[in-house]
Amino acid sequence: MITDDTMTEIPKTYDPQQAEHSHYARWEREGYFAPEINKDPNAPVFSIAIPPPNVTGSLHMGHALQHTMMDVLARHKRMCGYRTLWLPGMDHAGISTQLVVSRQLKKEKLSRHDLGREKFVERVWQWKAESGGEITKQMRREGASVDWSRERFTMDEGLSRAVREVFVRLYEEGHIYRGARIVNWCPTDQTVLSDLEVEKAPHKDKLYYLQYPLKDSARRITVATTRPETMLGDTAVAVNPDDERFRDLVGQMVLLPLTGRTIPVIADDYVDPAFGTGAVKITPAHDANDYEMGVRHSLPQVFVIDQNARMTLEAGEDFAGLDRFKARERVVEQFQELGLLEKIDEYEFSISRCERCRTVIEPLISTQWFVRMEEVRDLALDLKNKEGKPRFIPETYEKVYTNWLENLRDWTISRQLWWGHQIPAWYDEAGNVYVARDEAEARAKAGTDQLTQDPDVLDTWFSSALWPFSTLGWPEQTEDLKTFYPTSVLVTARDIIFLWVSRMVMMGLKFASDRPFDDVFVTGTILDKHGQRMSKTKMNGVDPLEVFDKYGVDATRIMLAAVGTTDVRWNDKQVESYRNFANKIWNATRFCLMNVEGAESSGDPFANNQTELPLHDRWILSRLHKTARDMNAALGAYAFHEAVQLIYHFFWDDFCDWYIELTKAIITAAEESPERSVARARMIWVLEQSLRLLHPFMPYITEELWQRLPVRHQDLLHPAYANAPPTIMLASYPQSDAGLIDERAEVEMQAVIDLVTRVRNIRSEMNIKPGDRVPVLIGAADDQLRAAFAANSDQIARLARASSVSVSGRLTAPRASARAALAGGAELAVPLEGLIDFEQERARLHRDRDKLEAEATKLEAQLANPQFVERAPAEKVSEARAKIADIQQRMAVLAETIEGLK
RNA sequence: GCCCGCUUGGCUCAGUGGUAGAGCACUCGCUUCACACGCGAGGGGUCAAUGGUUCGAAUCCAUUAGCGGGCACCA
Repeated sequence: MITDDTMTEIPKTYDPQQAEHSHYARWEREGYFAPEINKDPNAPVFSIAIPPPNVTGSLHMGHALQHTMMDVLARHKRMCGYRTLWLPGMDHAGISTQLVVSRQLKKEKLSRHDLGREKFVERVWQWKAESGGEITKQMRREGASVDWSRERFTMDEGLSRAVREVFVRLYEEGHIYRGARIVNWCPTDQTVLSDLEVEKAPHKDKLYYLQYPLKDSARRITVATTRPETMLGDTAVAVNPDDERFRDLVGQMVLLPLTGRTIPVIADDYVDPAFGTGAVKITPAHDANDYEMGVRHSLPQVFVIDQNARMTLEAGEDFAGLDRFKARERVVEQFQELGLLEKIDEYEFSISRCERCRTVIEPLISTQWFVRMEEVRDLALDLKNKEGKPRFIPETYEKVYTNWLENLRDWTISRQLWWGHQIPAWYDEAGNVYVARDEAEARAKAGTDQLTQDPDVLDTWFSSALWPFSTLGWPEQTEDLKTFYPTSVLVTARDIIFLWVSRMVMMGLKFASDRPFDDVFVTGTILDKHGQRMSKTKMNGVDPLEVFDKYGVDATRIMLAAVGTTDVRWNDKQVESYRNFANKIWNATRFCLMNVEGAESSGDPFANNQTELPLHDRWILSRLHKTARDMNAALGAYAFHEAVQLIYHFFWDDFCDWYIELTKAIITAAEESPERSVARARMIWVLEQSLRLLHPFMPYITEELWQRLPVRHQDLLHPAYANAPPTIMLASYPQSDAGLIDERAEVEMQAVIDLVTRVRNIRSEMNIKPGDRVPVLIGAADDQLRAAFAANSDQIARLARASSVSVSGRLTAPRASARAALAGGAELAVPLEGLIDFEQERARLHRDRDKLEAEATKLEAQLANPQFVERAPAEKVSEARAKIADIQQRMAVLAETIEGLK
């Protein structure tokens, strides 16, 4: 009974804020997110370690995207009865966070050195508390079903202990070493960087041709360089050994201008005779390649640039103290004055910049800590080659991953920062090094307490590499570690496959004795509307919180889930359409709740004798079970987009557009009756199942509505959660019952749907007023089809707005009718005395016939081809024959109809 | 330079060896007792180009073009 009261109770438009307000707090309070909620001792385990967001600020759309996918997986598995853990946490993000705080200090006209290490680190912890708080707030808003009781931070005591343990073991086994190597130095951040933290970008600049006079002749040898200032540190000129032009010069000495030094001409295969002048200046101290060559030829290293990117005293009095770019200008000037500048070309090459601050990297020789990767690399490669793990989705990343591993080089792990894990190495006064788990152990090893700890910290990715097991208590063999490691899947963006994914695999195999995860799901990227990556510097990012506010969390989530693995351009319209979907769900439920009286049922209202169920009930059951089957399969295969499409169309098209409309007449009957009650209960039952199917994607609205349904909530929980306070979160995820998939019901229902659609089409084309009712005549020779039409004639009348529906074996209709031929040889007529323009009607029928004929021609050609009949699968051939039979039947009906109109 | 991905209706994207799909946008009609964030009916694509494999290709292979990404020591 629809009363004004119920109408006003539920608003017409869904207000996401209202639903988002309270449920999360309750879920968290009741402990639904913790695996302990699962009381089944034999429950399978599902676990995910979150890629820990950096504590540098707030979450962006990429986080929202990843978190949505992880949450969909976690919620789905939880509803399937898995002991589910999604472990949250954050990353201290060494450089990035130190930069953020340094910038804050700068506004107060302070530097970190003004504060000193201890105070500065304290200040960063303060920032961590703020930023971390913001992030957890955002994740709660997202609806992320993470177990907050297990939240971790990479600089927690436990994780720090794991870091030291791994460092010490790697050192003791000889995988970690300290030494002077050429490294990437950022003069702004004052730290070394790994190759992966350096960004290479095309750069337009100049190529300078410098002439160096030979010592014992009047000849000059010309070298080309993009960095003239480094010539002050040259210690050789190299040519290719096979290069005829310079063969006689090899071994001779060159007078290095501006320095007064003499340097040799050497021969090395590395030199490409075809490039530049064929002669290369060699600066071992300031170029990675030259460094290698210097090692090969035992060349001296002359340091002319310091850690601030200024020229050193060794560069000579004219240059000492100059910035490297100023020095470049001056070197060029002086070469010009000396007549040794041959020419300057415009030139495009790639330049290395610090990923964080964009400063041009200065290659320097510096003493740092490194990890030899060979052993762990081989562990990872073996796992991939022998067991195919981890499996990448999409597959294309498999090759990227193995290729990178195969070409792996030593990992520079020390950083000249204050924020991070300080390297567990101590030096005595003589400079001897003691690597230990703590200072006490170091003292014991050194036999003295006069020790100084290495001031450097570890690369932030060192601790991230341990994340999947350090968060579970390693090196202790905790219950959590035994239960949840290896984790099930890693969901991540593609840009950290090397930085993070590969290193987790290597470290997991080495220290946790097993792979860290089975699957790696690599998400697509959200681009801006022009196809550009969203970035802070470009200011083109879309803030997830704003989208949440505007369209609701659920709409945003399901839109993001649908992204899957491909890059997509951001478009508000897409979220809007899912906002509309949320509203549709809201209103469908609203309708059910308006017609709830008598529907309070116990058990399955479809569970009578199934053969007695009306067609539309058998049909919706079949559709529901197919949808459940396909959704479970899609989610199991990480086919998020497919899962979203399935539930979207099931809910909107099948349930709302057809099922509710078909059952409406009974549902809204004024008189109470057993039929009305059971119909209501069935509608609510299908709705309830739909909400469960939707829940992983749209947790808030589904919980909000589910709680309002007149069902026995407790009974719907998965057995593993039988005694938990009811929530849709812990309800069983619908599983398909193959016995309820009813192909015949689907065929018959489709015939009814097609029939109704054709009548509506005729009404529309004939401009029949929506309020006008017209008679509908149906002819169907097929017994089953005829029975289906007859049994549903009331619904057909309602949906097609017919004044009457008559079904017979053979159609007899007035000449003045609009007609159509349907599948299965059925025909349809709408008598429209006075409204029919016979000419027009004939044209319409001819159009229909032409379409069929075109199709028939294709099929006939196919069947006329003996090779098709011989070679195509028998199934395809019989399919084609069945199709053509149907088309011919329909054409015959049409031909007769057209004949009748003459 | 090498490798990878993408190229499907106006837009954003699905899809698949057997007669092209969705959402948005568009056209027409609707205050039809859940929903105008809606309902009903429509229009619109030779699936980048060329060649090949196949009974059959938008779907597989090769080449080309455009776009995007990754890797690389060319001064």
